Amino acid sequence: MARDITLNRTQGAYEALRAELLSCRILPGRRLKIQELCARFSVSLGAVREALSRLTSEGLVVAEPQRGFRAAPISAADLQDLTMVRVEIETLCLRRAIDVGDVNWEAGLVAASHRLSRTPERVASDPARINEDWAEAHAAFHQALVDGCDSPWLLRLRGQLYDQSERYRRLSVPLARTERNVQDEHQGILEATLARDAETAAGLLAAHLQATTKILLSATSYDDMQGSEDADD
Amino acid sequence: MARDITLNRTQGAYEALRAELLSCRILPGRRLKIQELCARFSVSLGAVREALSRLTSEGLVVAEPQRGFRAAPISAADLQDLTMVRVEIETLCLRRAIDVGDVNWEAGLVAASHRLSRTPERVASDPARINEDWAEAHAAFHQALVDGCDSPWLLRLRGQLYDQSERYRRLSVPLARTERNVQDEHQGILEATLARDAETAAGLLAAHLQATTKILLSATSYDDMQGSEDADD
DNA sequence: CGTCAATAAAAAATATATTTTATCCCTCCT
DNA sequence: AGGAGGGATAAAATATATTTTTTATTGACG
Repeated sequence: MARDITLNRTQGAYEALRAELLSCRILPGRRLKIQELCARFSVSLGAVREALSRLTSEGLVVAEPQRGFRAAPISAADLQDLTMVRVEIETLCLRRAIDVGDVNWEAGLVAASHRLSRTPERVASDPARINEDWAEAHAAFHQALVDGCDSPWLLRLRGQLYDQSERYRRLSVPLARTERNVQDEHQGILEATLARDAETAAGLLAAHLQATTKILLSATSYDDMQGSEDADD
Repeated sequence: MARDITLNRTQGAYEALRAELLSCRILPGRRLKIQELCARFSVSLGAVREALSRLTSEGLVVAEPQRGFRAAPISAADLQDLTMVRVEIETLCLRRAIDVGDVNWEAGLVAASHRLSRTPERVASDPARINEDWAEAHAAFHQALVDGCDSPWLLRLRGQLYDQSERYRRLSVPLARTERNVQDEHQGILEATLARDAETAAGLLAAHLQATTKILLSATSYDDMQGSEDADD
């Protein structure tokens, strides 16, 4: 299994580009020159174009006809809107998971929670940057939380919104001094969920998402990176 | 304005293909041979591939690595799930529109309602098929209903879900004898909305969507078109 | 007579070449 | 001197050619 990471070039380019976008290694608003990307990933025009098209539909890239592509811009207003919708969708997923989730779901959840609690948020060598492993464990935990939900559509929408919010998190976390204990919040959500207390769990999850957004909003000004043409790596 | 319908070939191919998919002129589950599509729209491989990629992200097309693309399959289970999620999202949009919508929104809504009421659902010459103008007016009415909503993300999700449900409607409407008066249901939603009665409006909208789904489910068996390789036009 | 393998054909994936479009800069006219 | 128009350059959009992969068909062997 996992015989080959990249089944084909296009998929590889898509995933690589997507990862760079989500981790904000490519900054929001930045122009995406196709040939530059071809060189970076050593694939052909077609592959990059295809990847770009898919990412456009996902809202991670915006296309301007005859003008090329750019990384989707971000803004405080968008983050607020995004969070509001996320709260609605994520709590819907969670309530449903609590309603119909089985033991396998619970098992996966406690496993993801454990892994997250044992993964350091920042790595000692570079405290300014978020730890890539932590980001992954964090995503896995929130995914595990709703995995019991039996609605493919709900989960699909949740995924889209989570990915979008990931960009804001990556961009701002290095700046935001986290006084709160995120660990405790996750723990609280976990316990209420395992206790099948939908009201409490949904409330805690909503508060968790809103708290994160509030911190991100106060920590960062999104005006200075709106349409930056320059600022290469 | 509207100087040129197709700004570029790719966009043209995308829109044409999308329209065929939504109207079920291309049946769900059907394999999408790239060269066939190139010929039909008289564009190049790249353009079709790009269009296909975008549609994949939208959930209208599924991609099988090294095996090509096919129109996204449909099923009774998917329709039920889709409807459940739609009810949640559409009512959220509507409540918000009722909350913050201004006079322009109201004006657009009554205009769309009027247009819908004056457009025949089926055209006399071909009663078996749905009238294309009606489908458009119907989409416009439901869009106008939520246009007052100030959340771009909510509206975006709503759009995705509406398009998905459109496929089921198109496929089944020719079969389903509509005894109920859809007109009245639309009228009821309109009146409650203009009266800013969010509870009633949301309830009527939910009932409207669920009623439609119920009819579609009872009228059609989705088993016979799951993965049909054959059955050309 | 059935099954496995090999080969051929078809279609997808990829790369490259060509055309079109936009932007920037320079010149010319007001 | 400032603005408008035209030409050059760079990048995106499109078309075509090539390679790789998959599937179907045929033949041989068990």
